[in-house]
Amino acid sequence: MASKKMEKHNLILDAALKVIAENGYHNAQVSRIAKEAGVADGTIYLYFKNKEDILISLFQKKLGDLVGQFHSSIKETDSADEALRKICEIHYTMLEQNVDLAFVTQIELRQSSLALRKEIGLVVKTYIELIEKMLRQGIEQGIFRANLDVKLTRLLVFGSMDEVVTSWLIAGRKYSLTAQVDKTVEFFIQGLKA
Amino acid sequence: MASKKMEKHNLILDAALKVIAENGYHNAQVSRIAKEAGVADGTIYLYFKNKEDILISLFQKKLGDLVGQFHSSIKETDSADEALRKICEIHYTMLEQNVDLAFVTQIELRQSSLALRKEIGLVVKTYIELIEKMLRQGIEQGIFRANLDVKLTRLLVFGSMDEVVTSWLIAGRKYSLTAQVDKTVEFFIQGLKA
Amino acid sequence: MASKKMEKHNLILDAALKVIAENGYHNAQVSRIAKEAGVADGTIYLYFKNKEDILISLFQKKLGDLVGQFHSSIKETDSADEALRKICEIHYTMLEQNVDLAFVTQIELRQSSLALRKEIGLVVKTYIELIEKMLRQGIEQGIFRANLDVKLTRLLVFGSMDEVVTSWLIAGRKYSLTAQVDKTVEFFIQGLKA
Amino acid sequence: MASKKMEKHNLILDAALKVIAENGYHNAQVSRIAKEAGVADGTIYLYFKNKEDILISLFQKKLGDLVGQFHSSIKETDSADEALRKICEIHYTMLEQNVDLAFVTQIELRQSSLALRKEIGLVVKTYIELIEKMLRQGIEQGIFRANLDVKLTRLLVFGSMDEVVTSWLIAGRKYSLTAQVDKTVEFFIQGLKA
DNA sequence: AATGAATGAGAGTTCATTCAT
DNA sequence: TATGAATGAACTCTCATTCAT
Repeated sequence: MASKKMEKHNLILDAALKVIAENGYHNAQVSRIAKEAGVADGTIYLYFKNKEDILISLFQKKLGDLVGQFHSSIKETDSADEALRKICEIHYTMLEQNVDLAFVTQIELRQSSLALRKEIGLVVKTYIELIEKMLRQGIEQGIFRANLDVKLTRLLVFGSMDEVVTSWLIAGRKYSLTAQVDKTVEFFIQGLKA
Repeated sequence: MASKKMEKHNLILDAALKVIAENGYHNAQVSRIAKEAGVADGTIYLYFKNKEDILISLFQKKLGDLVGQFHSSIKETDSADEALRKICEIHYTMLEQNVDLAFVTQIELRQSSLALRKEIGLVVKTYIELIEKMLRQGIEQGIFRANLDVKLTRLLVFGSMDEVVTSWLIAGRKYSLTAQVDKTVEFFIQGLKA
Repeated sequence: MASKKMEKHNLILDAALKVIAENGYHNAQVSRIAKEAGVADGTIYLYFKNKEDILISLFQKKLGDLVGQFHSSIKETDSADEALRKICEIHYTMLEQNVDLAFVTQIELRQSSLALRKEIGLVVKTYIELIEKMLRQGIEQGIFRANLDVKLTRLLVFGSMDEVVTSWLIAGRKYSLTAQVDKTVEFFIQGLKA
Repeated sequence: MASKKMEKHNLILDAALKVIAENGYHNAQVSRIAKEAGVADGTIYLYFKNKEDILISLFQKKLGDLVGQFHSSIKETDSADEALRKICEIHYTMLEQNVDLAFVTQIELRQSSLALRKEIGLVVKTYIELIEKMLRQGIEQGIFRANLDVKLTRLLVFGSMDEVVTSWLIAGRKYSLTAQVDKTVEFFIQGLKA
C-alpha cells in the first residue's frame, strides 16, 4: 500500500526532474509533468499539495539522497583530509553522473519562489554543517590550522565546489568534473602559496 | 540629445534596481518600474526592447561599474597577494555598501531567464578573467604555486567569495562583510594546512 | 433488503444535511458527505444518480416531512383562523427546532442549480396549496373576505413567513421565532388597519 | 475622462446583467461578459477588482437605482396608505418593466457567494427600513394599528411582495404583475378578515 | 455491495507588450 | 517623444464522476 503510493510519488518526482531539466523551470507546467509521468493532471494533486510542493519534495529527496551519501561514506575514523577528499569526490562525481539533477539543482531551482529557496537553504545547510564538522575534526587532529574561522571557511569550501559545478554545466560539460577533485582539494589544503 | 536619452535610460535602470530590491524579481512588473521612474509604461519601450533588456542592461551597467573599479584599483606593479587582497576587499566592500545592488545581483537576478543569466555570465566572466590574470602574475612572481590550474582556481576563488556574500545577505547582514577579507585571503593563500 | 437500502440512503441524506449546514452549500463536496456518512465516495453513486440528486432528495424528504406535519395537524373541522394559526405555528416552531434544516432550506439550497430549485418549487407548491385550501375554507366559513384572490394571497402569506424565518436566521437567531406567531397571524387576519 | 471611464464601467455592468439573465449565474463566465461587452478579458480587470466585484457593483447600482426611485416618489406629506401603495406599485412595476433585472435579483444573484449576499443584504436593508418608516408614519397618523410590531411587520410586507415577484417569474410571467398591486395593498391594509 | 484512486474538463486572473492619440 | 488604455495568451487547481478490484 504505502509502497504503491510511494511508487507513484517517485514517478511524479522523476517526471518533474526530467521536465525541468529539459524545458527549464519556467516551462515546467504541471500538465507537462503529468503527461511525462503518464498520469492525469489531477492525479498530481493526490500526491502533492501544489506545484511548489513538487519542487520542494524533488529537491529534498534528491539532495537529501546526496547528503545521505556523504554521511554514509565518511567514517568517524577518517582523517580530516581524507574526509575532505571524499566530500569533494562525492560532490563532483554524483553531479557528473546525474546531469539532469545537476542542471535542476544548480541552475533551474535557483529561479524558484522564496518558499522553495528557503527549503533548498535548509538542505544545503545540512551539507554545509557536514563540511564544518570535517573542518573541526581537522583542527582537533592537528591537520588544519587552529586559527581557522570554521563558520567562514565552510562557506569558502562549499562556494568553491558549487561554482566549479555550475561553471562546468554552463560551459557545456566539455571536461571531466571528477578529474577536478585532486586540484580542488589541493587548493583547499595547500592554498595558493608557493 | 544622446545625453538626454541616456539620462532617462539611467532613470529607468535606477528605478528597476530599487523596485527589484524592494519587491523581489517576481514582483518587479514593468508598470511598477515605470511608476517608480515617473514615466508611462509605454515609454519604457522607447528605451528598452523588452523587460529582459532592462534587466540585462541593469546588470551590465551596475556590475560593469564594479568590474571597472577592480581594473582601476589594481596596478600592474602590485604583487599578486596584494592584488588578491584588493580584489577581495573591493568585492566585499562594494557589495556591503550597496545592499540593494547586492540583493539584486546575488539573489534576485539569479531567478531570471536563461538569456539573462547568459548575459550575467558574460559580465562575470570578465571579472573571473581578472582573477585569472592575478593568479598568473602570482605564479610568474613566484608567489603562487607553479602547478596551479588557473582555469580551475579562478572559479574556486570567485565561488568562495560569491558564496560568502550570498550567505551574509540571506543570514540578514548581521556581521561586517568587510571584516571577512583577512580570513578569506588567508584561506586562499595558506589553505587549510596546519 | 429495501429497508437496508433505505437505511444507508437516509444515512447519506443526514450526512449531507449536516455537511451543508456546517460548511455551506459551496463547500459541501461529495467526498465530504461520504466521509461524514462513513462510506466511500463511490458508494454515494449506488444510492444517488449524482450530487444534485442528493440535494433534491434531501429537500424532498425533509421538507416533505414538514408538509406532512401540516397535513396531520390540521383537521377538516378546524376553523380557518385556527388552521392559519397552526400553519404559522408549525412553520416557525419546526424550523426553530431544526436549525440545520432551517439553514439548509432558507439559505444554502437557494444557491443551487436551476433543476434543484425547480424541485424545491414542487415541494413548496404543495405547501402553498395547503395554504390556499385553508384560505378557501375561511371564505366558505365566512371568516375571510369573499373577494380574496386566493392565488395571490397564498403567496403573500407564504412569502411573509418565509422572509421572517430567513431574517431571523441571518440576524443570528437572537430572539424566539415561535414568539412571532401571534403577531404574524394577527397581521394576516387584521391587516394594518387601525 | 471620468465619464469615459464610467461609460465602459456601465458597458460591462450591462453586459453582465444580460449574460447572467440569459445564461444564469453559474454560466456567467468573465470571458462571456467581456465578449458581450465587446472588450478583452483583461479589460474587465481595469474596471473591476474581480468577478465578484462586477456582481456586487451590478446589484448595488441597479438596486440602488430602484431604492432611489422609492425615495424620490414618496413625499413626506403622503398619507401612509398612499405611501404603501406607491411602494408596492414601484416594486411591482419596476421589476415588470426590467425583466432581466428581475431575474438577476430574484433568482440568479441569490445563488451567489456569501460576500455578495452580504452586500445584497445591505441594499435590501435600506429598502426594508423605508417600509418601516412608512409603517411608523401610518401609526402616527392613526391609520395603522398602534400595537403593530414594526420590526416584524416590515418583514411580512417585504416578504410578501418579494414572493409574489419571484413566483410571477418562475411561473413564466403569464399575468400582469402590476395588476396585483390593488389586491396586495388591500391584503396589507384590511387583512383577511371578512 | 463497496471501495477509493484516478480522471480531466473548465475558469479566473496577471502582466508584458502594443498602438492610437 | 510620450502616453496609458487595451489586449489576450497562458497556467494552476478543484471536484463530480467512473471503474477496476
